[in-house]
Amino acid sequence: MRKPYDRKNMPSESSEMYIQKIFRLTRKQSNASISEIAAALGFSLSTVSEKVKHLTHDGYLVHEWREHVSLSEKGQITACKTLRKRRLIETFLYKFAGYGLHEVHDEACRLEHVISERLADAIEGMLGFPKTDPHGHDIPSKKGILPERKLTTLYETADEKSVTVAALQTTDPELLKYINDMGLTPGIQCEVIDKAPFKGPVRIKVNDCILPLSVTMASLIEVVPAPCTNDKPVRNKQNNVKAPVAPIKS
Amino acid sequence: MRKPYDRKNMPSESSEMYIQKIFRLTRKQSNASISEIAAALGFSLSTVSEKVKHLTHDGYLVHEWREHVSLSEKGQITACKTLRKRRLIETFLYKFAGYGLHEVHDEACRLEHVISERLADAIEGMLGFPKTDPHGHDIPSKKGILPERKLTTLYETADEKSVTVAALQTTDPELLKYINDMGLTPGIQCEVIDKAPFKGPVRIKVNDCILPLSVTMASLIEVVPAPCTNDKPVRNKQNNVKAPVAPIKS
DNA sequence: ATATTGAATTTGTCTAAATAAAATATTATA
DNA sequence: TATAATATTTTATTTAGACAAATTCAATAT
Repeated sequence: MRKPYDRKNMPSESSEMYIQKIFRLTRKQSNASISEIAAALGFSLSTVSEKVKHLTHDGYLVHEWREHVSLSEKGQITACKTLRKRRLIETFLYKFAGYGLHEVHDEACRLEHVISERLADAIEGMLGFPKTDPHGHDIPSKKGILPERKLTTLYETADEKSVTVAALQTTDPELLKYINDMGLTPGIQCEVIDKAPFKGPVRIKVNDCILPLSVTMASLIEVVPAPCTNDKPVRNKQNNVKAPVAPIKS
Repeated sequence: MRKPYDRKNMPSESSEMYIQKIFRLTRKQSNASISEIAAALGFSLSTVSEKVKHLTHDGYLVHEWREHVSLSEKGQITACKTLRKRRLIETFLYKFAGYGLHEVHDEACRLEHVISERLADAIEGMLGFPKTDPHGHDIPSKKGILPERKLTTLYETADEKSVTVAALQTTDPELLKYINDMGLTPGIQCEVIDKAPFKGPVRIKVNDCILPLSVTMASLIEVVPAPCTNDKPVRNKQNNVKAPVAPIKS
C-alpha cells in the first residue's frame, strides 16, 4: 500500500509509533518485552512480534533475547525527532491555538508524523525556543538528544516543604483537566502541608488554597525544590488567547 | 488496514485526495471521466475505477454515465472543508513559517488530511481571517462553500491596460518561484505593454521594470481590472519573517 | 526427566490501496 | 451493419498493517 504522499525513506507512521512507544518504555527499564509493547500500544502480540522483527531488520531496534527489545542508535534519534515534533506541536497548540492542557495530545499525536523538520523548526522559532512543553516535559534537541532530568513527585516531597511543579506524568485528559483546574500547572509554586499515614492523601497549599490530593494524583505531579528550570509559569485561562501578531509579510 | 489514530467517520486520506481532485476537475467542466481523474492523480485506471465505485457507494460521488463522474452535495462539502484546511495551512506557512510561495504546497498537502477543524479555525483566527491564500485563491468558508470568482488571465488582458494580479493558477514550484522572483505575487499591480502576434510573448511592466512573459506564463496569471478584492499586497522577502508574538499565556 | 506454564513466533486470514493484464462495453466510422 | 478505437470494468496480485489461533520455545516445578 502506498502512502498518498511521499515519505521518502522516513519510517512509516506506524513505525514511528512503535519506536516512540519503545523509547518511552525503555527510558526507565532499559529493556522492553513484546507483551509490554503490545499492551502499551493496544495491539495484539502477533502484530507486535511481527513489527518488531521488521523494525529490527531495518535497524531501528535491537532484539537480543526474548524480553530484551531496545532501540538502536538510529531508533533513538528517530524517537527523539518525533518526540520533538510532538512537544513543539503541543506547545504551539497550547500557547497559540487556545487548546487546553488536556486537549493537545490527540491533535499532536496525529500531526507529529506528518510535519516536516523544517516546519518544526519554524514553530520552535515562533514559540521562542521553548525548553519544555505545556506538561513540563523537556523538548528534545534538533539533533535528537533528550536530556535525562530526574525529578521527584509531590508524593515523595517532605512535609512543609515548598516546591515548584515541574511536570505532569500523565496524558489522561480527565486527570489533566482536573490538575489544570486546580492551578497546578508546571511553573506553579506549592507547599506540601502534610501526608496522612498509610498512603493517605496529601494536603498541599497553592495560591493560599489548601487542597487534598489522592496518592495517584500526587504521584503524577513531578516537582523541583525551589526555583524551577522550566519556562516561565503559565496561567491557563482558556479561550483567552490572542492570535500571534502577523510578521513582516503583510 | 487500520489507521494508527482514529479518523472517526471521516473519509480516509486517500478518499479526501480523490474528492478534492474531482472537485478541481469539475469546477470548470461539471463532469470528469475516470481517465481524467486517473491522469490527474497519477494512478492507474483500474485503481480509480474501483475507488470511484466505493466513493459513489459512500455517497461522495455521483457516477451517472461513463464520463460523468461528479461530486454529490456531501462530496462538495467534504472537498471544500479539506480545501479550506489546505489554504489556511498554506497561508500560515507563508506568513508565519517563512515558507516561499513555491514551498507551501507539499507540506500543506500532507497536513490538510490530518488537522482538525478546530485547529483550522484557530489558524484562521491567528491569520486574521484571510480571504485568500498566498496564491490568491479564495479560502472556502467553514460551512464548505467556495465562491465562484471568474477571473481573466494576463494573456487575455488588452494592451496598455493596468491590472492587479489576483491569483496564480499553478502548483509547479519552478514556475511559482520564477513568478515570485519577478515580483508578480497576488496584490501587485502591473500593466500589459503589448503582445507579440501569433501567440507571441507578452510584455508587462511591474515596478517600472519591463518583463517579457511566455504565453504559458501569462496564461497562469489571473488578474482583476483595477483595485483588487484580495487581501493586502504581499512582499515576499523570504527568510525575513518574524515569529508571531506570544499571546496571553506566557 | 518430564510436565506445566508463560512468552514469543508462525501461520493463515482480513482489509484498503495500489498495480497489470484481460475482458467488456460504448462510440465513431467505413 | 460491422468494425476499429477508446473508455471502463473485472480479475488476479501485491504490500502494509492488523488479528486470532495454533505452535514452538525456554524456564520452572514436580
